[in-house]
Amino acid sequence: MAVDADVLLDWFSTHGRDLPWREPECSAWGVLVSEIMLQQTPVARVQPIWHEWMARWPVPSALAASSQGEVVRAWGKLGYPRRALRLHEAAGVIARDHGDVVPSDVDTLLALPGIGAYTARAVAAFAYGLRAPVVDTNVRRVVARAVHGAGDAGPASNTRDMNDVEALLPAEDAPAARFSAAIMELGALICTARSPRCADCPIYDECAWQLAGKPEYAGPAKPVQKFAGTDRQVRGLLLDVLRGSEGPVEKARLDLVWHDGGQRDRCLDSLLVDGLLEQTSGGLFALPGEH
DNA sequence: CATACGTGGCC
DNA sequence: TGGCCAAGTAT
Repeated sequence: MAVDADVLLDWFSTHGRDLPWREPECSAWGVLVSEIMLQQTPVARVQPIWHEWMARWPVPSALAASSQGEVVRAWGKLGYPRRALRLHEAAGVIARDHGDVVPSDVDTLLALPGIGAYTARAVAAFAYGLRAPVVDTNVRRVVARAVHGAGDAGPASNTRDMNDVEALLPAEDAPAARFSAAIMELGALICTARSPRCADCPIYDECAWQLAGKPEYAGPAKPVQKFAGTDRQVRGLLLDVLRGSEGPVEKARLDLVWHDGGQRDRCLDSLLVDGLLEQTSGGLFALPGEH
């Protein structure tokens, strides 16, 4: 067996981080909020915002009662602000249709906006202690190395990846849920993308990659995400003006953030389409609901 | 299946 | 300096 569950669980007990959303008293809502915030955003940047949200919006109905604009503003610079809008919408559904209780059933979770294959199972496992294959980028990398002996994970394949993890999971709910947290943590702390710390790895002796002599990753190169000069950058600049402003602003104010007028207007339009901005009757621009 | 979608830190 | 990377989802 390429990943000994008992060994991994022991390692997690002594080396796992004490993250606030892992505290036993953390609510399922707290777990859900953390999972959404952690999508593509590092733990260090999520922590302070997560604490603010838990204090301000301790239950889904509290978040749902706030305006979209307040939520986008409180999202700050975590990035991908559509996540904030989707979480706000999900909170409304949970409050209205699920008695203000975050669902534990994977299919019910999948039906909520912003919750996909990873997050649905992460909530089932981490908030409710259920057995579900939780596959994120960390887990995919650990499996690629420890199980398949490859230098890194190739392109994601949801079905195949979940089957791989399913095969490693302990049979019972509680150990399986803890295993899921542990294997993610191993990928985050030890089996990292760059410079893996194999000397500190609890499953080094059974790791297929190590046993194969740590061959270089041979798969297709991952597409590099450009940022400078892209619409993503311009959208970010535009939205940041509104986050830093008390109320609606004139278009002239937004025109200052980017030189290319065509791109600027295209991005402004896409933000309106996404519902991240709204135009007032007076032609000003505002965060949704803040006018 | 590929691509769009923020932001910032690290080597 | 600039590419790479960070608990993905929706289309």
